[in-house]
Formats: sequence, C-alpha cells, structure tokens
Amino acid sequence: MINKTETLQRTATQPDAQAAQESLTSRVYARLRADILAGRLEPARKLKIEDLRKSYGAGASPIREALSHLASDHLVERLDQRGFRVTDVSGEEFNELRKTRCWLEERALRESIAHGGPDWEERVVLAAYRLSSVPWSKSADEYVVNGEWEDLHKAFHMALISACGSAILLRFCSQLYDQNIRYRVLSNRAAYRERDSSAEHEAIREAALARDADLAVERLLAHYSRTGSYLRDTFD
Amino acid sequence: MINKTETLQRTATQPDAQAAQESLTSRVYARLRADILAGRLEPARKLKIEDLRKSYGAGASPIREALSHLASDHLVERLDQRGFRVTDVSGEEFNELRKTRCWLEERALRESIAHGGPDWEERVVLAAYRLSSVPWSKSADEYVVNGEWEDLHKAFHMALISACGSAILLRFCSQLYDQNIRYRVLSNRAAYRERDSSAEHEAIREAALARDADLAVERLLAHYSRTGSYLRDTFD
DNA sequence: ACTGTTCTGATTATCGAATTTATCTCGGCC
DNA sequence: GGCCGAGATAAATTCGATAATCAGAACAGT
Repeated sequence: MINKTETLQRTATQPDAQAAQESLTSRVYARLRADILAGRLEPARKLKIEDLRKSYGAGASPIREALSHLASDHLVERLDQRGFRVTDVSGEEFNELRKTRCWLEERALRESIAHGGPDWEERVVLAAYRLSSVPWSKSADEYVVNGEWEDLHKAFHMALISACGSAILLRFCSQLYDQNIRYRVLSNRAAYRERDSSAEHEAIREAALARDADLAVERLLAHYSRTGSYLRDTFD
Repeated sequence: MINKTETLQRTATQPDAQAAQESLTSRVYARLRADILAGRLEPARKLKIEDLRKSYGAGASPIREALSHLASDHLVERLDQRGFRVTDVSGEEFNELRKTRCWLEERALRESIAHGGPDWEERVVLAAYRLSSVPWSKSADEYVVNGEWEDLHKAFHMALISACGSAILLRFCSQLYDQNIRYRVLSNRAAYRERDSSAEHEAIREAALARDADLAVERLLAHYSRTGSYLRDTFD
C-alpha cells in the first residue's frame, strides 16, 4: 500500500509507462507527500484544490482523495468545510512525537532483539551498509537534503525493528518516522558539522547485533533525543 | 466527530437542519463504520461503489472518500484498482492486534498512573460509574450488542490512559480499540454468562487509582488476553 | 465610533457523466 | 479436454460542472 518515495520527475500531462499502472490518486499522493516532506509545501500552508489541480494536472477527485489520505498520515489537516492545509510544526508537537516514538521504538527494538533470527541480522547489516555508503548531505558545505540517504535512513531504522512481530506496530513507527522527517530536516540544518550520524548508526547496529537490548535501546533513544536538542533553538 | 447512525432519509437537495452542519462524507463514514463494527457489513465483503451509492444516498465522491478514511483505520482494504472490501478477520490478525494493544496500553497506563492528576482520577471514576450502570448485553438470555455499553466501555478504557501525555499514542490506542471491536463481539457470544466483565473493570479501576502500576497493568493485560482465550475456538 | 448585517467573490463539497480498467464469457486453437 | 485471446460487461476511477458554504467588505443602525 505504501510505496517508496520516489523522486517524482514528471510532466503531469504525459505519464510514463510504469506509472500508468498505479492510480492517478496515488501518484498525486506520492508527489504531495514528497513536496510536504521536502518543505516545498511549507507548514501551515493552505492547500487550495484549484491550485493543486493546475500544478498536479488532475481533477478534483484524485486531489481530494490524496489530501484525505495525507490527512490520516497527519501530514495535512482538514478544516471543517474550509479545505486542507499542511500540518503546522511546533515545539510541543515535536516533543510529543519524539516521546511517543521513543516509547514505541523501544518496545519494537527489544522485541526484535529478543526474537530476530539470522534473516533479521542480515537485513540490519545490509541496511547499515547501504546507509553508510551514501553521503548525508548533497553538499559538503551546508546541509542539503539527499533523497537517497533519506530513504536508506528510514530503511535502516525500520530494519532494526523489523523482527518485532507486529506489522501494526511497524506501521505506526513508519508513520511517526514520516511525521518526524520535517523536524529532522530542520534540525540537520543546525546540526550539520557538529553531528556524526554515521557513528551513531554504527553504535546502534553494533549493540543490536550483539543482542544487548539495554545498550541498543539507550543508544537509539539518545539518537532520537539528540535531534531535539538541536531543534530547541529553532522554536524559541 | 463520530455521530450515531441516523437513518439519513432525505433528498440531497434538502438537507435537514442539524445534519447540514457536517459534511456528507463524514456522515457516510460514520454509517459505514457503524455497519462494519456491528457486522452488518461482514468481513471480507466486497464494497461496490454503485451499491453503496444507492444504499447511502450519496454520490461516488463522498463514498470513496469515506472508504478511503476507513482504509486508514484498517477497517476496509483497498485493492489496487479493484475497489474496496471490508477487512477480513483471522486468528493471526487478532493475535497481533492483541499483542500490540498490550504493548501500547501498558505504556500508556503506566504513564497515566505516573503523571495523572486529580482530573484524571475523576475522569476514571466517572467513566467507570457510567459503564457500571448500563447492562452489557441487551438481552438477559444471550449476548446482544448494546451500543450504549460499547461507547461507555471504550470511554472507560480511554479514560484510564488519558493522562499518558501523548495524543498520538491515544489515537493509536483508539484505533486499535476499534479494530478489536469486531473480535470482541465474536468473543462475547462465546463468553456470555462465563465472564464477569464489570468485576474486571472494577479491579482495574481500583489498582489504577491506588497508583499501583504493576498491578493495574497486570489486570488490564489479563482483561485483554481473556478475550483471546474465548476466541480460540472461533478460528479453529 | 462601534457593532451587527447583508452582499459579494472565492472556495469547497458534491453530483452525474465520461473514461479507463478489470472481469467474465465464449469461441477457436493446440 | 484444456488453454489462450477477443469481445462484451461490469466496475472503479476520473473529469467538468453545479450547488452549498465561507471569509471579507461595504453598509446601516444605534
């Protein structure tokens, strides 16, 4: 159901061969989602159906349905009978998000470490390797979002908890991960140069594969909390 | 947001006064949801837009949007370009659901007990009292779903965890609670007479208000697990 | 000058029809 | 006899237009 966030290079009027398979709604959904996560549609922005129709080259129904889908991901909000807007960001929202993610991912990681088999270990190793071989930022001088790294980063964190034994919990974690992306991008702007994220990932991977649940959880939660400390300035 | 299932007899051109406030989409959503939870739309049933249009008296767009919303609640599934169906029930699905609910609600309950103030205590007391004053089943001889009890039961369980400090976690718990309703109704058919649910609720309430987190969690999880034991027969 | 009201332009929510896509049926072929 | 593909049917998806609704401006009354 959830398809990977692809780069979405496209003229809306001339759909390419493979995209023709999936519905227009899901293409619009994917593009809107990518635009929101990358900040091209900034927080709190009003999303007028008519405007979106023009920019995405679709009728009202697919647009509306895609927005509806995004609303259940909490990336957009619906306002009674006044349409949609991009969900706003705030310090409170971020704190709640971080806290909840820590609760859920701690449980998921402990379960994975307890029950994960060789296949889980291999998924973690592979995801970690892939992540390590791609640069964090597209530019060396300042932080510029790298879509490929983003995908691999999510894949790594999902691999860590993939053996938790509950697809439902994985879905929640995935959803919260996505909600967090916008905050992390903000944080990275401040944290660039100061933070060594690949070392953090390596430490988490090591503890998880050593089956040291307490240490792995400690490192994972610290990894998440660190983002918060860099964000504190942004919202003050 | 969720309103009772009203009969909705009206020509679309002349809506009655109070229903005019909310959108047609949300009314269709509420009715579909109620029909699924009550089993009037049975698991795995194909939901044809055309049929729904006739029975719910709405155009394709509101129907589709309501179904889309239900899909993110996991009460219906979308099949690529082959429409929607009611999500099927199965033993595996139930077990995963129960496991995940226990994980999430344990955390939520512990947080509530740790941080809940007098307002939380009052909400719990009130919800427990209301629940205790309504019969479980509409009939004394056999189990017949009582909508009022259902609402109060959910309200009680949500009140217990309402001070957990995360609206996000509450949303997840609420969603899982709803997903579980269909299973619980099945279980109650088997469990009727054997089970004393009000005593179980009383025990949970007591432990929670006494701030004994371990005991409260133990009782809550046992409460959830008991449903499962009654269900085992159903899926074998 | 202030509050409440009506009008107006803009925007959303909804509909019914047209289009695209899947499913089913039947006949020909191996 | 079973398999494959073409045509017919049913269904989902999408579109363009219409009706309902909202926010803001101009206006009138106290």
